Amino acid sequence: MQMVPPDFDRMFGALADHTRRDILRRAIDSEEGVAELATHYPMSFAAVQKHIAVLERAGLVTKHQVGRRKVVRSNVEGLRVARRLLGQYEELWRGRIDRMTQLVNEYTREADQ
Amino acid sequence: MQMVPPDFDRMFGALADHTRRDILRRAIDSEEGVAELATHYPMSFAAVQKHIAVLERAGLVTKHQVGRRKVVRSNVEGLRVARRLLGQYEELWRGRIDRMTQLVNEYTREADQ
DNA sequence: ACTTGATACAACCGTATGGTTGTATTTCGA
DNA sequence: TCGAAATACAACCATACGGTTGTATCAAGT
Repeated sequence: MQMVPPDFDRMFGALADHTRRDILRRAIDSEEGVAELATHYPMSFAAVQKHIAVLERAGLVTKHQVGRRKVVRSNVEGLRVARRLLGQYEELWRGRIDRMTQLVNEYTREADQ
Repeated sequence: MQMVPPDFDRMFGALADHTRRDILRRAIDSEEGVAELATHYPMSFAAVQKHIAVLERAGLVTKHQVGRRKVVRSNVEGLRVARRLLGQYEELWRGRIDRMTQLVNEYTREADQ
């Protein structure tokens, strides 16, 4: 299994569409084929097919042959990678707050003396 | 302060660009004006301006007049909202795993009797 | 008041994106 | 083996996106 580096442009790009997020949600808690998924949306089969392809390229879902159809499964690891990046940004923020707090503390201690 | 419902299309769309993620990162741990930010990227001032506008519409940064320029500040709450959604998807996944595990348990218990 | 620095915004251009329809290709069931 | 179901893919269209240049606004400093 080849571990490609996460492509955040594709990941967030894939998540930036309501239909695709809904497909992802469905893929998370059930196993439907492309045609079944397509029935849920007011657009052509081919359009849904393309959305699934986008999610697949982003590493958020995979397709598996089951009988005569292909079942779409979510790839949680992809979600984790994306969430982790956002977490890092928030961590960066915390770090900055800490630095500021420390500066203020040093300053007030100096003023105390 | 008016609390608008989060627009995930815009949020993830804003995050789906390397330059914008970098601007966000910079906005998180320093305070730079639009012009200063623009110096870091191999593109025109106007292009960077547009990227910042996208981040702003997505609720990920805000602009504040400071002296004669406008400083770009990150809005961590926006990041949190986005990360939380991803967390909910992962939670959904855990829920499904739990249901499957329980099914298996009930099945094997039945077989035990 | 005038100049200058910093930002905003409009118009334009090429390419990507989200949708469509139509035509293969594959695989199961009779 | 043949028909039909499920999927894939190409061609096309309208609109959005990321970039450009040019012009306008707006606040500071002299």
